[in-house]
Amino acid sequence: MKYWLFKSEPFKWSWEQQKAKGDVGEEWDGIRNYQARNNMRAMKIGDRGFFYHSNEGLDVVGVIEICAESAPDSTTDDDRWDCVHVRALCDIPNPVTLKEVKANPKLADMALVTSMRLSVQPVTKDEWIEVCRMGGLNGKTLEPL
DNA sequence: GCCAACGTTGGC
DNA sequence: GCCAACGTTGGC
Repeated sequence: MKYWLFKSEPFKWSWEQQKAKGDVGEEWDGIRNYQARNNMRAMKIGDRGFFYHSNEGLDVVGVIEICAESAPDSTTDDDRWDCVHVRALCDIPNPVTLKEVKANPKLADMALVTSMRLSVQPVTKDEWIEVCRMGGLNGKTLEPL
């Protein structure tokens, strides 16, 4: 299982909206960046991701799961762009802010810090465990629920 | 709302 | 294939 982080501006697509979709999940559309797309192409069903609120909030608020592998993005006819589907798994009890991530030496190499503008990014297992710990999940999202 | 960082586009 | 212009992201 691999780990990822998805950024979304809450006024465009919020964690509340994602949760409202339930287990059906939703297409992660609108990505027009090759690196972000390549990350999505590498995802497998069951991979986990953090849901991060950018622009407003600036915090990791939830955990999602990949529920459909990369397929053409329905919002464009341009066949360069495809995307996965994700569904909400659980809230992060204590949302982890960007500030806290930056202040934690263990997370100094996180793409959230080093590749500020990348909207879909990989997370290492160690980073995943650390952010879960900070968020009050104690690693319980590591394995299939 | 500003602007730095950075990705993309297109002329040459 | 270089690079200037332009557009977008996202923290502040």
